[in-house]
Amino acid sequence: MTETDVFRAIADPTRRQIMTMLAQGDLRVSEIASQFEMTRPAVSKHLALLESANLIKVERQGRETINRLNPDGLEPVAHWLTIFDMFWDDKLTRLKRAVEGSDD
Amino acid sequence: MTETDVFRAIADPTRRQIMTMLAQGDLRVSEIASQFEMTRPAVSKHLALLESANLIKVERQGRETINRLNPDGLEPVAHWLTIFDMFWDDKLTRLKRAVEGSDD
DNA sequence: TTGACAGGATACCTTTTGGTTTCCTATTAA
DNA sequence: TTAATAGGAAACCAAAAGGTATCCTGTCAA
Repeated sequence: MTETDVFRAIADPTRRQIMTMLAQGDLRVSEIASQFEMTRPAVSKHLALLESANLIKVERQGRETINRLNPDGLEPVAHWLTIFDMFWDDKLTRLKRAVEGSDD
Repeated sequence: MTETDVFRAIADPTRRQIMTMLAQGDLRVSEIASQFEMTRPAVSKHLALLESANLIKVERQGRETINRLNPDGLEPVAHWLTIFDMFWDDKLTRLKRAVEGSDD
């Protein structure tokens, strides 16, 4: 199970769309595939990648496979963004400091 | 500069690292390149991609090129994440609704 | 108990990505 | 005024990504 990078997983628009679909509720593989132009194996690959990135949970039930969103898997992204949240909040402070004293 | 470009831009670890470097302050191309194992042209390509994704601003000054972070370019990512913020907040509500009325 | 269905596995193809080397131009410093 | 420096541009390459067709297995329903 080569743990896939979360950032790579959400880079693909199809996978992001799958995630928003799953935000509405759990879906079987073929239910998801029917929403796209591409073939089912292609969608299956996207689902496998989302699972390995910990963004969905997959559960086999008889002959069907239920895909469930795991929004907690997005935490690394949210966390990374906070670096720049700080930057945003601190923008004026930084600017002021730069103007007032050039040699830090 | 579509939304996809931003997600694709931050998919690469080198580019994310460049962004965190630029969060500390503006840098010239060679200053950035010196921090990586790869060659300068490789870093230049990453910078070009970051610029086209609106994540940095590039300004030529004489023979040097200043790279400045543009954190606002991350807005599409922050915005997309809110879809799942809602999901998190709303988890119990959704569960209740699913239990109470199965046939929509 | 057999036929249809859901979906995983594999092999293969094309395009994109991330990297290299090499070369060129503009600018600055000696 | 010339040598060194910063960095863009182009050609090229290997690997990874996204897709296809095809096949196979387990499960359910008639």
